[in-house]
Amino acid sequence: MIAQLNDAQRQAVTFGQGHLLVLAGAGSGKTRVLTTRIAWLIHSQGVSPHSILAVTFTNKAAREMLTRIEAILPINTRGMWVGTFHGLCNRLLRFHHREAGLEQTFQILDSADQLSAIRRLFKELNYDETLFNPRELQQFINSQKEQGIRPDACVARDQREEHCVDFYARYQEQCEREGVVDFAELLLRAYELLKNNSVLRAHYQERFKYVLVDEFQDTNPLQYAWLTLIAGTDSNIFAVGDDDQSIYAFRGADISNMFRFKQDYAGENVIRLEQNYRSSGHILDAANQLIAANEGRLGKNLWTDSGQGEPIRVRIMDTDALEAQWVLEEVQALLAKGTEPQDIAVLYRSNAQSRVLEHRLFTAGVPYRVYGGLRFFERQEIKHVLAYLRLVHNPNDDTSWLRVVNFPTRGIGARSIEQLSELAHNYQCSLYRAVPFMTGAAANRLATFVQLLQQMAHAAQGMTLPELVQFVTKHSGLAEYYEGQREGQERLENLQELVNAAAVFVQEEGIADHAAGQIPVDAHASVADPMAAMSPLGAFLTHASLEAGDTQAQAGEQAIQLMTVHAAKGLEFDVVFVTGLEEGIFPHERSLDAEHDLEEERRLMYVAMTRARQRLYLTRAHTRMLHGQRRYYQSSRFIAELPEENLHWLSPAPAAYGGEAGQPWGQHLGAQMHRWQPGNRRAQADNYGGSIYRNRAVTVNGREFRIGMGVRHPKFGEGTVLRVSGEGENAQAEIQFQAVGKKNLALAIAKLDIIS
DNA sequence: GTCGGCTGGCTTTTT
DNA sequence: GCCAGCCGAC
Repeated sequence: MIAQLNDAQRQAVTFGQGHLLVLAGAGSGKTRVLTTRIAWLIHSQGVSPHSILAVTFTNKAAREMLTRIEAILPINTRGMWVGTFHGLCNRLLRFHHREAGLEQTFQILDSADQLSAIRRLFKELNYDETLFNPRELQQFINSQKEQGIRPDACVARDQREEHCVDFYARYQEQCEREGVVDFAELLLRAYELLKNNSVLRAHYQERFKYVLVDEFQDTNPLQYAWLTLIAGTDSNIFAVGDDDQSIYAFRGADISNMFRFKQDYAGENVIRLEQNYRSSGHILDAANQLIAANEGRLGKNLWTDSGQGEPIRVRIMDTDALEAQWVLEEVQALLAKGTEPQDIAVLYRSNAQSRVLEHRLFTAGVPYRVYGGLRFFERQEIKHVLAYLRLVHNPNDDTSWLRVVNFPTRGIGARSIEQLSELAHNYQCSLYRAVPFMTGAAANRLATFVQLLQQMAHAAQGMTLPELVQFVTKHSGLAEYYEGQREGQERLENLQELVNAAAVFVQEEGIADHAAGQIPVDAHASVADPMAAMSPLGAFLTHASLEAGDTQAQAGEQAIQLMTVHAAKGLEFDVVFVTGLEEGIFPHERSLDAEHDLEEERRLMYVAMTRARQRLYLTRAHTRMLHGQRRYYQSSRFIAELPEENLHWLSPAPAAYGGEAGQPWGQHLGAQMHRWQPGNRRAQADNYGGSIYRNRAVTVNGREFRIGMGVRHPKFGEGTVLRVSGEGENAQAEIQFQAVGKKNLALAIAKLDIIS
């Protein structure tokens, strides 16, 4: 089992008692170490699967872990708790719903559900739309919850935040009233459950002697607290992560958890997995050099014994369209030489960049697949059916009620809903329960809708889950509605797919025979699995909320892979193109102002580069269409940060760094400027003077120097302003010169010409 | 209640 | 350039 591991891997796998931090570099066999350790604990140390808790971030990672453990050890993994933070918290809360103050049937709101719940409350409370918007409030609420802060513990720094806190409190009341739980709430509730209930806490701390965490760098403060709580004082925490691949700070992930864990738990117990089994030497050397520019890393250097391989190919084109064209040609050449399309990935910083690429690939007839976008359970038609199913499960679910009460239309308009809401408000009840208080014509229509729901609920008692889904699809009128739509065919297919998904679900859960709406009779005997104590329908709805469906390729699909760098994390390809390497695109313009944001962008670049096994391409364009405007961009600093010896310049006349000095882009710029005037000049002025580089300029002798500006020095040649500081006589700038690298210059003295 | 036109806004998104 | 959300017209 451990014979094929390298020394560091073996050390990690066979680490004894205590806490351990494993710094697992990209491609260093992280998953293998995790799964082998679990197998080793059970097989060689006689540890019971029962005392193992393994946490991941994605369902996919959790599944993969289980599959791989089962491949090593022919044991039943049932007793183990392996899952996502959210999945495991859900399990805890279903088990102990009473202690957690929840109905056992509580529903989970995904992000979209949460937003619509917030919108609804927002309208009801008549919030000032010029001061707040629902999205901001959603962010506020989630970020509070991710820090473990309840409304009463919030500290508002100003009046505006006071309103946010107030809204948070009202939102929470609404959730309680409706028996729904959002993603962050799953974690916070589970955390509070353990924190406030010493008996339960003792039970789980006693049980889980081995706690293993994957992608530790992505944990948020609440997850950290949850882990420490469930581990208690006697358990062994095995945390695997890579601070250099932390790219989810914007979602609350806190990289400092790694430092904290080292301080609080691991101490000197840190193992680095630095041998890389994925990429060639040139790629790793360049990636190492790049990431070294970040400060406060835990420190790590990837190496390989499989040779230098090919240098990184760098190509600069005039426009984004030509960049796409060139990628296409390169892809075609690779395909002609026998590379499989699915082994080629084209990466970009933001989704908007995919359009041009898609256009070229599509026109040329090269099969491609774009990742991202809506997933199966997030599709409109699917959410509609799920809303009916949720109402069958719990008719007091107002979010679902509002979603489908008039879809397909059945003459229940905004006026009627308003009336109903008012009644519900007055009687402090759900919309469903408010129906009998209605009068007039709308009352009849609403009563008919209630009858429909009751008919469905009745059906649920006598049908299996797939049958029920089919029944609801038909009797809700959704099937007929989409049949009548011009673009409805695909949606109809998805509805059928939902029936299939239900069938697969009951198969896998071993509940095929139960009626969808009934709680199994032997439910209470089932201590191992709280989900088994739910009706098949309830379990399916939970499944639909926690697992939005795969965005990953089906195996065997023959297509070029297009995705954002974020989406590429954890994947690898023989050939990788990283496109759009421009200052303002990658690094993104919104990240230029703060050093910690820039460092995250650099980590993102690091992730992008380390996806490549054999060949890595970096491309950039001088100008790009963005937000409907043609804009001019400087080269990404990340290209400049790579060692020249690992690069192979494919653009005309490469020179020292930029590859552009020989055929200066100064001339290019002139040409482009000429071609796109005046719109282009205006766009540029907006770029540098406007929102992007705000507060990033100094004025010296009446001339303004801004970050991102192109300048020319009589001796050093052309360069780009990276940083500015000081005032007047003391003003300084750090400038990246193409020929001689970075220089700090006093702006009052240096003879600089501004060229762009 | 539905459709069409207008305006504004715009990174990334495991659960 | 594209999409979502809103508003006004039918």
